[in-house]
Amino acid sequence: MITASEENYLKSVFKLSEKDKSVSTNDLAQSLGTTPASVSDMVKKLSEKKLLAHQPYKGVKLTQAGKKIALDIVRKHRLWEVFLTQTLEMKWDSVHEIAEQLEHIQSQDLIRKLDAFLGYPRFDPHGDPIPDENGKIEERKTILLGEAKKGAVLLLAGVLTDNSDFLQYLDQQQVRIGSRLTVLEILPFDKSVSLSTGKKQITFSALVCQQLLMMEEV
Amino acid sequence: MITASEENYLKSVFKLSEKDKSVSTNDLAQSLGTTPASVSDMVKKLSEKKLLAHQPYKGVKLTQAGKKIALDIVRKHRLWEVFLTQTLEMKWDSVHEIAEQLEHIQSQDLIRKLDAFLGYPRFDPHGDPIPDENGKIEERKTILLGEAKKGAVLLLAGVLTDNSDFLQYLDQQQVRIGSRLTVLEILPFDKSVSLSTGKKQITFSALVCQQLLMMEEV
DNA sequence: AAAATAATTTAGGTTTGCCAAAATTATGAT
DNA sequence: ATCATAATTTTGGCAAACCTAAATTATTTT
Ligand SMILES: [Mn+2]
Ligand SMILES: [Mn+2]
Ligand SMILES: [Mn+2]
Ligand SMILES: [Mn+2]
Repeated sequence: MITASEENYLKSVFKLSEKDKSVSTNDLAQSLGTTPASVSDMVKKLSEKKLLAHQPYKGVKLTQAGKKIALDIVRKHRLWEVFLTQTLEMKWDSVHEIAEQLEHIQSQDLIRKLDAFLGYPRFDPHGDPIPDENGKIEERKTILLGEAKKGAVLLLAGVLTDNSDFLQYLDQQQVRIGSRLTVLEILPFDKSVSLSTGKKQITFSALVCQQLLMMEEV
Repeated sequence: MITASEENYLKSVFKLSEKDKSVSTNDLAQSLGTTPASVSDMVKKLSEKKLLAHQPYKGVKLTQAGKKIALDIVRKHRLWEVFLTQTLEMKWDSVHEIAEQLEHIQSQDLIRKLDAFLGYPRFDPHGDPIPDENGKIEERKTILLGEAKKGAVLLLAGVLTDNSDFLQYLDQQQVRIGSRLTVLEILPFDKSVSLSTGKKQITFSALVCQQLLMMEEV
């Protein structure tokens, strides 16, 4: 038996994992909104369960078993987000919080049927890929808008944060997943970028550009 | 803040409440699959929160505030059951367990949108009425099949248990909510009832008949 | 009206997940 | 190499929700 809290820890380790590096106690505490002491407690438990590999004072990595569970939670989270936006027509800035609850509902059958009902979507409303039942994730070649060159024509493939204010702002600018953006100018002073959406012209700060994943037109 | 466990206690009190009678500690323990000692603990807490009115050694009743919460949980449970059967096409014998989890998801907006998406259903897949947002429940005149007279022609309006085996059995007999049943014979020996479904003839034991809510054709 | 039985509450204890403060280990600066 | 700082772990403790066993109160039987 695995608890909702344990699932959240595994999911956070997964999200903070880069390449083969281990995840630090402090980063985990930050990501989970808890304290380093609590993380040490839970890390001990999850290591005993062989879901995390822990090197004291050096951080943790997911084991195979731990990664499997993490991917399953991510899958459920993203499928529910698709359901909330597509089926119930909720806004993309309000679904994350609810999906944080729904991702812990336990029923294989339910998720399989939900997946089928939604038509086996491969990306969630924020452009994040949805792992399949075996934990396989579709890879795409993407760059940050902040790395694009002048004149580039790119599609918005994803956003790197679920922050509600940020998503509402994009909505307001009529920028959403799939939007075609043309880089008109990159200001040397602050690296802010002026763009054409086809309909109008907008400027994004460098900070915003670091959150936008872009891809080539297919 | 109210926990899932507290919600379950309030729901159980609601379900066990008859007329103006109070609900006993033992009955609650039975219904919740826990011990009388645990019930006493929780009853104390919920009384302090003014959600239950407790007379020591005499049982509990819901306060107005407690009833409001209980009805809200029941509403969510039944709406999710409709979603699972109608939208995801799950069987009516498998949705109860999952709805027990989904009923604790916290989001007014979600439930309102789910209700709208489902077309404001008034009954769940087992024929139980769905309270509206104000906790109002639609009343119907129903009788148990066990109380019907020979020759009566009645529609199945609901079932009194979510027991999976029982529901599967009804499915097998092609008896579901809305089925028209004609009482052919009531055996004096064991009060079992033979019926016509229109297509075929079946016999239900007295125990089964005590679980079937019937109503007059509209 | 006692005594026996049943229902309920209380006492004492466990597990899970959390925290603040103290102790330990690692890392960066001198 | 030593010292200072930062990161991590350990210690001791708390609250929620549960349990068993013991004590208390209510109800039924004699
Ligand atoms: Mn999300
Ligand atoms: Mn997402
Ligand atoms: Mn149910
Ligand atoms: Mn039901």
